[in-house]
Amino acid sequence: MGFIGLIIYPTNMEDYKGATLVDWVENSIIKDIRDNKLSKGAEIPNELELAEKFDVGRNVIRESLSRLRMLGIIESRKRRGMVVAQPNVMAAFHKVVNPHMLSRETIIDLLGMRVSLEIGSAPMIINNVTDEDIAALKKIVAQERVTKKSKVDIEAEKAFHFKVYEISKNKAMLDFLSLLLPVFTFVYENFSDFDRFNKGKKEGQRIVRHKDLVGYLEARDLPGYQKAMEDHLIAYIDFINYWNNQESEK
Amino acid sequence: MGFIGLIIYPTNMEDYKGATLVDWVENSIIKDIRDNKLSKGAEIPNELELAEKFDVGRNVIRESLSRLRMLGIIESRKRRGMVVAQPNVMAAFHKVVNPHMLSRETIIDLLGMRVSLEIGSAPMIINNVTDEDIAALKKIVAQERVTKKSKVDIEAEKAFHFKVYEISKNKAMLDFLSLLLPVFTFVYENFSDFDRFNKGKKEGQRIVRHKDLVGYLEARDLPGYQKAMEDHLIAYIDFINYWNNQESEK
DNA sequence: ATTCTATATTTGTAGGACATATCCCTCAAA
DNA sequence: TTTGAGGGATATGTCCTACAAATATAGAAT
Repeated sequence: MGFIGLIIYPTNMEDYKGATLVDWVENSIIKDIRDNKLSKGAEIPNELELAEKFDVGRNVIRESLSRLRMLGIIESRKRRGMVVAQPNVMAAFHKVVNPHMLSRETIIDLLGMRVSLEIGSAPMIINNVTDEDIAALKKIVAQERVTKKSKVDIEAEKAFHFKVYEISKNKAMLDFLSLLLPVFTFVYENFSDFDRFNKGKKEGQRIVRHKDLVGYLEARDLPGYQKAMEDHLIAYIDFINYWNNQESEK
Repeated sequence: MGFIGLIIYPTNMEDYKGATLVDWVENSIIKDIRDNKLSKGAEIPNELELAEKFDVGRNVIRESLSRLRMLGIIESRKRRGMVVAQPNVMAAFHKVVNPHMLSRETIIDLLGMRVSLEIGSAPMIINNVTDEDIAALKKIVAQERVTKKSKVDIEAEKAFHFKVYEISKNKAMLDFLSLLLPVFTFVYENFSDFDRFNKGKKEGQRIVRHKDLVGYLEARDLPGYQKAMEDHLIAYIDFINYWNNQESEK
């Protein structure tokens, strides 16, 4: 008969005063799916039934469901009705990650996540890397255009790191980081205070290039690779730390 | 006069055959905001104008906008109209991260991201950590209930790592990881093949407890902390690598 | 100039109508 | 019995009209 467990009104509809009916219905359904531990394939009542249960117009129901459909939480087909689906967790990211729309703080947060993921995934990268991967990385490195100091070949940069993400075999991470690559280009081009971290080299700081990273990978040297990646990304780390120190002084 | 740059039909509406008008409109507006580099506060034409431009019913426009509203891409008020907003990048995550709904593969991917973030954020953690943070962590550690071997006090576990995330000062990461904590509980309780990585200790493998991590933090020992965190999370890393190796054999 | 009031505008909600796709059943033909 | 054609039923997709609710703006009153 195709029933979701029970569609229950939120315990406290008060929480939704000020908000719209659509918000209320949306959250109620999400909560219901969660509470009833519904998984892929579970059927959801049709729009008219829901409209009756929530005592709202079909419009409101449709808007709510439209949101869930976008997130991949449900799927719907004519006549067949609606069922719970298996969402791509990163899908919504693609829509909101737009550097012009995000705050500077958020962009720096994303930068921090990128750096962390790249450094922290080293144990998985070393576990997974194959000789073919090494060869592919070497090829990318060989094709890097030689440019001025402190200016990188952005396309090659993206290609290299994208390949590294692939080696992790972590699709969610690959998705997340690939999506973020344009954000880093944005930082390069728009954050004027990033420049000095990018150009200025600290005393005693080694410069780690992609070529060097490949070397550590080839040797399956986990601590070496990890430290090298840290040094490779040192400009970002310094920038983030500088920002944090500045913020905490306020 | 409050106009979005230009609402342009997608170059190839063909891409949307099979999809609904709502999908088409939604993506067109997102694309438009991107292409015109609109940022917070930019005004968007009202629903009737959009309906006319896209030559669709107001319903379709409303469903599309409802989706953007949910993501925080736009905000709307009666009479005032709609404006571009500054979304919380992680907002949509809260809705889709539900272990019962996600595939096993995705959950393991998220596990991998968590591990990576925790290890990779060490440089920022060490930079930010204060004596007060250390004290707070010590307090959490002191309150950990003593339980059987290989059984952890999940609440204390969450409290400890949540505090660590806070030290990173990375709100997006804090949001992301906090949201993921219930997923790890789910892995504990539902992934039977995780158990043996959790219980079994490899030869020569040291056991790193929260207490030990705090020690490295207190000493501001970056390599020490990073390596200790890696060892602390070794069960997850082994589990992920085991899974990856198994998958690649197929 | 300030305050108050009315009006206009825009989003939020309701409900009816029809289009469209597709499952399902029936019935005829092989 | 099996297969296939056809039609009815059902649920989503789209359009439309009407009205409620909120609020910015203009105009009137002080």
